[in-house]
Amino acid sequence: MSELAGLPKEERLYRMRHSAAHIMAEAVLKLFPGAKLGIGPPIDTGFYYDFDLPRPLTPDDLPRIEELMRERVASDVPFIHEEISKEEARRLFADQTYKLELIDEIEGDRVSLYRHGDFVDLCQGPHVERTGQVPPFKLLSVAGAYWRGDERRPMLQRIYGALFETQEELEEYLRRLEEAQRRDHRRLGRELDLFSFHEEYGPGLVYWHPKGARVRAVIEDFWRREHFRRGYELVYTPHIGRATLWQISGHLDFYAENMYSPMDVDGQAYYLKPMNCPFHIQIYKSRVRSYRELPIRLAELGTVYRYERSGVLHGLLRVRGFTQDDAHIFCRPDQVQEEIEACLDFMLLFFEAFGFREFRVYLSTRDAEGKYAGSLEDWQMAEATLRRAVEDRGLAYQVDEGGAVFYGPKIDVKLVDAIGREWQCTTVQFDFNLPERFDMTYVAADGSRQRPYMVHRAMLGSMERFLGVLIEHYAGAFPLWLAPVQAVVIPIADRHLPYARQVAQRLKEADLRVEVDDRQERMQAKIRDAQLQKVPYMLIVGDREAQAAGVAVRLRSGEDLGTLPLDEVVSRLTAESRRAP
RNA sequence: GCCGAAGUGGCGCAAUGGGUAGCGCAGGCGAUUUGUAAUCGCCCGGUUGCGGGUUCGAGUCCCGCCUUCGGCUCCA
Repeated sequence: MSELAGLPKEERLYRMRHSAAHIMAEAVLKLFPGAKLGIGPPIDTGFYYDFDLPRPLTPDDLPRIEELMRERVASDVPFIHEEISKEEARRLFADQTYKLELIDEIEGDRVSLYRHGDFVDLCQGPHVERTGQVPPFKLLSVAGAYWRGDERRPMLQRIYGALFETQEELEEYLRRLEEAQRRDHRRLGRELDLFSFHEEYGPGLVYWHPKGARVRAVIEDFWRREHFRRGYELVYTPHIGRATLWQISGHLDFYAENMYSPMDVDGQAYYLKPMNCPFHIQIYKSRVRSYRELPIRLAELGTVYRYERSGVLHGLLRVRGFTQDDAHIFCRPDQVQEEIEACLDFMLLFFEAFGFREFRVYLSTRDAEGKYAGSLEDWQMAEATLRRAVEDRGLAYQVDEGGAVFYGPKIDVKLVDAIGREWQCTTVQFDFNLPERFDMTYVAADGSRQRPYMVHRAMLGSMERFLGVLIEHYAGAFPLWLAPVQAVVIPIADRHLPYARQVAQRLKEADLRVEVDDRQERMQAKIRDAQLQKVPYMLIVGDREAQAAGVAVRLRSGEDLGTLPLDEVVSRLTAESRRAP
């Protein structure tokens, strides 16, 4: 009985993946004797290792590397742990420049090594006991990665591998990758006619088609209604503003690289807005504010433009022009806890409404090294406030030490997509900077001028990103309340067309989104197309239905409900399209 | 921005070692009037991302640029 079997699964996988990384490094060294090694850690689904190689790897190299790895696993040699002095280590890794750099950073004067066969790596471990304990794996891809994640350092070649304890789990994972491709919102966006990009006229700029716009409008209507219910006021602000505004806000100092070049208006420089905050502040400052009217919550579906580096654009999930579901809350210190908590509850309502179960909460705290606005007491208070709000809701969270922006700490919430990637959507941020910069005040009970607290928050993040994640989440099969076309009426022959239109009219009058498929096609073809369009309800009408004042109801799932009276169909769809509480 | 790969009609793909750019779907027209995932026929549609170069001849080779994809860094 090996020690390995007694460990928790997570720990076993950690060791297996880490060991596979070593075995891969050995194989690569065999194929490229001069290769320089970076680092090779385990990750959630397997492992990777970074290499500095004399030539770019091609996908054809992976099977050869895999082959060598399998031989090593079959040979079942032991992993041996050693500790040597740094001096010796420097000699051992004399031609491994990256390892030398790592050795220099290790504290103390001894370093840990792991050896298997003739291969030895600088490594803290732990590993499996023998190479034969490495379970099924598969090398997936080659990609570039900066040494130490620093874009000023050399670009290494990273090989990713998947590794699971059993062949079944590995295959399940590979299936999931395929499934993710099937759900890719870029593909579904085209197939379902939701949106498009026109790269020749500007990458990263979204064109919303009628169907995509319908889904978006449904979400926006829902969003507005819920905001009004929670004491937010809706505002609209300009898309451009004079340079002086961005100077005061600090954007020209801290955010210029994400802003587009200014345009000239009557000899003045105007910038396209990358954020809405300075505008909302102007609304706050448009008159003297009393402590009695706080909190003031100003919300806007605000369209912003940011320069994103070309390599980062990704469908709807990362674009250059997008609409944030933004709001700024200006409040007194004694109100801020309640406001933050309300934001979290609000967020949970949205996640519930859209069926998101999986998300991760991050609390980003002050970067003690860097510059920051506000006093240490302010920060401690703000961080405590955020922490308490998250904990009170029983949300599991991770602390991102030093992850805060210079103006304040924040809570970020990331939705997890179909292949486990995380997308930041919700954000709730304290701001100690802008109220100061814009000299915002309110008149307190004692007549003194006080500085309000400011909270930035977005619930969905941006309409673009949220829709992208949502499309993948539902694989394009939106629930009835969101579906761009909720029902399609399918006449069997031309003579049923008038009745089909009557049916559609009835549904329209009930505010349902319905279309009649009046093409000269066979019913089967119409059903197929409706299926591919993921329309929730197919209402088929022929002689029998016209006679009975009913419709034959087919669901997207393929289920046939038989012929139902039209009234019943209308009430059924109306009830179902009312969003779940 | 960086590393790698790729770019052929709206979409998905073909085009042996450079030798006249094809197919399916979609679209148009016509026939068919059909009972739960594709009716048949005909037709239209591309200066092969853009700009240079090599060659008698370039979708195929070379250079530059643009864009996309997979990552890295960054982010709503």
